[in-house]
Amino acid sequence: MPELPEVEMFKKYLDSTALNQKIVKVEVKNVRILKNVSAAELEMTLEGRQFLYSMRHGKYLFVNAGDIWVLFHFGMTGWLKYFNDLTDDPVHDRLLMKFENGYYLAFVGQRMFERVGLTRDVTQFLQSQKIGPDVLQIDFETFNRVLRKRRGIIKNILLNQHVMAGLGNMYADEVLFQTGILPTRKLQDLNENQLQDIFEKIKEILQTAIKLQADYDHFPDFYLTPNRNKKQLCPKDKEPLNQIKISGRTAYFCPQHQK
DNA sequence: GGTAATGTTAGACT
DNA sequence: TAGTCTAACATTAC
Repeated sequence: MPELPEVEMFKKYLDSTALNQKIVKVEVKNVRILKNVSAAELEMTLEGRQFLYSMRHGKYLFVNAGDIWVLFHFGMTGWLKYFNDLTDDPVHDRLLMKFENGYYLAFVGQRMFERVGLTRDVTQFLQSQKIGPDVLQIDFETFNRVLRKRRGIIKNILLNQHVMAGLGNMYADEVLFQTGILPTRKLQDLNENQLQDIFEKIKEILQTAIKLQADYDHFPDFYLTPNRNKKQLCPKDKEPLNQIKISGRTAYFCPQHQK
C-alpha cells in the first residue's frame, strides 16, 4: 500500500474523519511501533487534545495537535480505519484512539513495520531522519542538484528517501518503465534529457495515482503497475516482463522498451 | 513449506 | 567521512 499516493489517501481519510474532535482515550496496542516515544507519553500527551490539520512529507503523515505533532509511517502494510463499533476494530490494530463522539481511529498494520511518534517540530524531525525533499514539491533544478550528488544505479537512487522522499518500489519501476530506462542504469550514464524525463514522469505518475485514489486496478492501460502482480506482461507488446533483484527488492521491467 | 510482499535501517563495505 | 549496498526485521498470503 503505502507509497506517496497511498499516504496521500490516508491523509485525506484522516482529514475527512478525525479532525476537530476531542481525543478521550489513546491505547497503544503494541509498543513495537513506537518511534522515540513511550506508550505512556504518547497516550498522556494526546488525551484531551484534538487533531487540527495534517501534512504529508514523502511517506510520512504528520498530524497537528496543537504544539505537538503525531507522526505516522505506514511501513509496508499500514493503514487507518475510522469506525464506531468496536467489533469493527481490525485484527492488526496497533494504536487505537477514541474521540468524544464515540468513534475510533485505528492505526493498523500486520507486519510491525509501521511507526508512530511525536515531534514538536516537523522540519527538525525530517532533518534528524535525513529525509530529502518531498518529490512532489521540488522543481527540476532542485531535483537535478540533489541527484547529481549521488552515484550508483538509478533505481536505488529513486528509492533512497535521503535523496528525495515519496517514491517506493512500485512507483520507481513505473517511472523507469515510462521513461524507457533500465533500473540498473548508472545515474552518471544518464543525460540531462533523461533526467528531465524522469522528473516529469514522476510528477505525472504520482498525480495520476492520487487522482485515481491510488487504486491501480483503474490506472491507464499503458501503466506497468497493474501488471506487476498479475499477468506480468509489458502493456506495450504483451511480452513477459523481466524480474530481477536490486538491493533485495524486486524490479520489474521490459527488456524491449527499457534500455 | 518456501517464497515474496508497496519500507527502513544497522552494519559492512567502498 | 560519507555514500552505497545487503541483510534483517515480522507477518501473512499464495
